[in-house]
Amino acid sequence: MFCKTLTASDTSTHGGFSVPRRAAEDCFPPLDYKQQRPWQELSAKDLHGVEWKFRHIYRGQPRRHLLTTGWSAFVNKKKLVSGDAVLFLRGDNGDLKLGIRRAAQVKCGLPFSVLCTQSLNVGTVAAVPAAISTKSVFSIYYNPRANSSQFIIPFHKYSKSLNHSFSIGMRFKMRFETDEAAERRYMGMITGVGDLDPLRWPGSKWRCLVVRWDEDIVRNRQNRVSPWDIEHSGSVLASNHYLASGSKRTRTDLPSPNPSFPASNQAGLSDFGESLGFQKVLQGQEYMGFTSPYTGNPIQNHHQSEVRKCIPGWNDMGMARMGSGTVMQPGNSYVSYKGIGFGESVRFHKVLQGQEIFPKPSHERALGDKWVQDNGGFGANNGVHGSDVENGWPMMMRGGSTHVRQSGTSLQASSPSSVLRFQQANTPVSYSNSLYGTCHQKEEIKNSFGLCNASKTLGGTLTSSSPYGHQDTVEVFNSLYASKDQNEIGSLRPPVSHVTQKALRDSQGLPTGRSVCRLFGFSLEEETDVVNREDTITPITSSCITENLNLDILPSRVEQLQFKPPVLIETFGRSCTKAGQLISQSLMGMPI
Amino acid sequence: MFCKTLTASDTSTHGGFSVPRRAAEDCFPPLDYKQQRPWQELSAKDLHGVEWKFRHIYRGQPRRHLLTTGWSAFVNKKKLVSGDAVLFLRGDNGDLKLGIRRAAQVKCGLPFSVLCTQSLNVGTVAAVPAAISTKSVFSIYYNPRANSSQFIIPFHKYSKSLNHSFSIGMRFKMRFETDEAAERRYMGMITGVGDLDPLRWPGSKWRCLVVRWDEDIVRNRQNRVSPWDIEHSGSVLASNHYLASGSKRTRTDLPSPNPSFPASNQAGLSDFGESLGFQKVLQGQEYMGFTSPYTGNPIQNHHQSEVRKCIPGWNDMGMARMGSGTVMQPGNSYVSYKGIGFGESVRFHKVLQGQEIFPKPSHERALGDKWVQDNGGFGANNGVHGSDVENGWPMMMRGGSTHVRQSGTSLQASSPSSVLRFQQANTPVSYSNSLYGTCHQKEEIKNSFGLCNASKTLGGTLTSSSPYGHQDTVEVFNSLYASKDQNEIGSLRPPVSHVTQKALRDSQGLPTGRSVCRLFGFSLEEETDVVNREDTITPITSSCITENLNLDILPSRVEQLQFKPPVLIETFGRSCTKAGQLISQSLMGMPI
DNA sequence: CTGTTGGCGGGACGCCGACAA
DNA sequence: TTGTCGGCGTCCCGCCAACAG
Repeated sequence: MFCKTLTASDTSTHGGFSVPRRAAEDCFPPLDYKQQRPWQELSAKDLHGVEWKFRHIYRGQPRRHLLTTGWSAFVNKKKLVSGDAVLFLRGDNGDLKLGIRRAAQVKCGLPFSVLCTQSLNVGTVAAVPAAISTKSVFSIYYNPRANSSQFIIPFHKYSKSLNHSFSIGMRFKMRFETDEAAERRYMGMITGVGDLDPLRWPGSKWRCLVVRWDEDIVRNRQNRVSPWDIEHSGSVLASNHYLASGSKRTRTDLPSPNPSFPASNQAGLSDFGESLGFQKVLQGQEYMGFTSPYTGNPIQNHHQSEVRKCIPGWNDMGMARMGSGTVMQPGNSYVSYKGIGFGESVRFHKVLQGQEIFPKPSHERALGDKWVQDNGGFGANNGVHGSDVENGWPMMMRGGSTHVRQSGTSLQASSPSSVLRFQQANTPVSYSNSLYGTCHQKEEIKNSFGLCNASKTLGGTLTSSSPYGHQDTVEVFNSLYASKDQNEIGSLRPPVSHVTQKALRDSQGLPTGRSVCRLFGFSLEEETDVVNREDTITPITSSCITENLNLDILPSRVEQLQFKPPVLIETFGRSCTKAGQLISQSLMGMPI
Repeated sequence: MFCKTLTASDTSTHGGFSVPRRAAEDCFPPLDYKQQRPWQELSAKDLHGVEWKFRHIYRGQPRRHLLTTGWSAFVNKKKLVSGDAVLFLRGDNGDLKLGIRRAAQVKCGLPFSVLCTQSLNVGTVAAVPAAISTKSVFSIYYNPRANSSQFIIPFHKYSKSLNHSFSIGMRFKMRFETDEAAERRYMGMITGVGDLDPLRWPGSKWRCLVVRWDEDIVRNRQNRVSPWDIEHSGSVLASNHYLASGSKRTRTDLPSPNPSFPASNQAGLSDFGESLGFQKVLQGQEYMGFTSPYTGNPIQNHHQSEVRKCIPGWNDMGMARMGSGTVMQPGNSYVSYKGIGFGESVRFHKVLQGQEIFPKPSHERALGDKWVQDNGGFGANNGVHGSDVENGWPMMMRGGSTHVRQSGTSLQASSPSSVLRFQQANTPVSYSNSLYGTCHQKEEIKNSFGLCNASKTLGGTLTSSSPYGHQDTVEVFNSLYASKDQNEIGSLRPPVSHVTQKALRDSQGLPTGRSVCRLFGFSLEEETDVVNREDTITPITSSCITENLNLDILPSRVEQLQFKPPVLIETFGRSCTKAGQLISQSLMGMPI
């Protein structure tokens, strides 16, 4: 396999793709160099299974490998720009796979390398297992990013939105870019307020506002927006129904990223970024199907098994069961790291989404599953309800609509909520403004990361022991590449963890008993010569960050929590190694 | 103004647009014919306000008017094909407006003219006022169409979907076309079942299924589908949670339309099709904002006033107040017409949508408005609720989710429901398979069209007197052009009614007291020389089809109703006249 | 070894009048 | 009067080697 960051020439309309010599020789079928200008047709499939054909020619003076015909079509279709990267990967059976990775649109035009080369205080890493063992809080740095994910919301945007009420009839503005025009403000009116999916995420403010756009040109756009995405319109309608918030928001727009910056990946080959599993995670509310125990294809099965193995156990960890209304205070052992390296933790994003539905905790599962059997489905969400106050909507915001209290029922929710609490950073950094909080479901993500040990998991219930106790090293990668192209929603940086060959072998074929948190749930079975010997690699387990499955948090508490400036929560990563390539390759080789 | 159906040459990449001589002379600014090849730059705005520039040149031997530069860009952007039509319209102030109309994708490739030229039994028209006066049912033919609206669902599809249960985890297939591929089947899994918007349309099956697509390529597609859009997957998962329906549906796919057929509009100029107001209606569930009494622009204001004037009154019409559970039986005076002409009734579609929210009926408004004032909004939907059975969802289909009963509250809904009952046709026609029922909210639309008289409406409460009593003629147009281009969602055929100049004048400036149902709520004030004298035109009022605002229908009754094969409900129309042009022009001239 | 550049061939676009319906 | 066609100019895409870092 090889990965190359695209140059201006590679992406210009003027020519083709210059293939590094070694890459072509290693990865492409050999050419007949006796010919004057040897060439062949290459065919490679991307993660979607779409096949791309290229003319591979060896020519020029001096001779070099080029992809010509077919290349520009690929660039155009994928909307690649210089700084993006492509990865070619040849499977054992000789067929070629193809992936792309979008360039990071680094915040404020700061070169990514600048961020990465900041000093890493490795010593503080030790505080993480300490924090875990003492069930206290530790912090994770989250790399600043410009391309905001739909599911990661700048904290200041969110907290500002808390100060305003939104009512039907209210006019608003929102900035975005359409196919036809560059980014500008569009206006509209709020025509409804209510949960996007009250069944699965009751009380979520995520796209809770139903709107109508003034202009036809954006009518086919999503007609639901989130409160933090909009600004109040300056023109307040003369209406006695207007729920005035008093203050006219003047949105402080984030500085626009510098798109021309090629975020070259200094760290090596882990910059390959497409992962089906990962995107599933990121898609979160829109695409997640973890609600269901049914699976339709191998990938889903893997997901399912992964979730089942990893998640329920977390409930048995003491730190994950916080009492009703109890908010964990920051421990004295939290640490801050400055990240280097890339990648992103699948679990981390699961936490940040905060809205996905996991299987019911173990003590409720028997009943739940039986209910499902008896009733023909829908077990995953039965019993989801909340009081008027609980679900985070002030009464007046909900009208007489969705969240009617089910009277006479005790307060209990089987839909776990994840709340991450951002702590005040004691290590001020210059780019703290670029931090992102998260604002889903319960509008916060509250503390409580843990780590599930890939090799010490027992029978579907994880112990709370730290992987560090086994001399493993944990890597949590955190860089996210948002996709520029909706069709390329999968072009996201996968978590890159180093897994020994042994661990890989161990991770296979163990549906029960000693199970593992497999990376994305895929068995990492493809091993190549790239990985020479396992003892040359820092052994590490595939890591899962646990999430607090506290079911008893009162959502109403969200409004009561004092919002402090978010801490820079940062994971630390390693520079890319050969093992990183292994993971990437395994991901490429997975069944689609 | 002029309208021209595009020829193959007009839309080919080879050249420009040939402007009919008369059209250019009438509509475009004059050229300096003394020059060898006179030309000018034309600028026209479409309904979105987007400006299009064209080079207008007079050349060739013999001389002719052409649009060259800029034309192909327009064709490409609008995705026009031969058979589509463009309309140029010059306002009084001289500025040019521009509209397009998509060609009808006529069902089974049948030329539209064939459908249109079928004999029209004008005599049966008389039965309509008779039916109205006796408060009995009459029928409306609905023109067959291939491009199914999202909001008009083939009856057989809907009724089939009733025979199947849908549960979380169920696998399904669905046919559609993506940007990248022609129509084919995509597979997915149902991951949730619940109302799309429980606040405004509780119990609606419209897009009630939350799904996850197997393929990434369609992941960014709408993740909610309606039961009638999907087929069960052949591969039933081995799962004890599966709510087996037993039968494996084999969907009878509709014959594909013949896209090459240029549906030339024999009927003249009423084929202009873009109307903001109309599209608002058609957008229905997705874009309607009638919920709110607040308005943000003149158009919305017009809409609002129209609704307020027309709708509440209908509640006072005897036929509109059906008792709980009472279903009107077909009267003996229902009629069938075969339609000619084009256009579509705004009200008709409002009825078919069945899901929009109107202001509360008059007897509830005082309370409602006060509630709004006291509570800061959301008045339009307060009190919306229903029992578990009532809202149309079997208990098992809803899990413990949205529609929790508000215990101790009497059964009452301020969200009016519209139910249209299709009757058995006694006039079989060859293309009856192409009929469309409707499947929104209460899954039926039950009887009860009425007509509000544009000139005889009093004080916000319509009388039930028929306009025919005043020697007016009613036209209900019914042809719908679905848009091929999402950005052109507005490219829909507007209702075309003939309105006398007098009626137009009467319709203006009467906010209270003697009010009217204005066409779309727009005052049709633009009068041109095209309309010569009112007595040369068949006088007609702008017609509104009333809809049954029965508030007490038990939604559960939907399932109990026996479904009969739908009748061909057809409106009759007139071939296009100058008056039709007037309407079109008025629509073009309206503020955007 | 490979990124960039100029050369250049080919094809698509689109402006033109000829021609014919 | 106007729909279609062949002619042809222009532009851009993309294949090529030269050249330079």
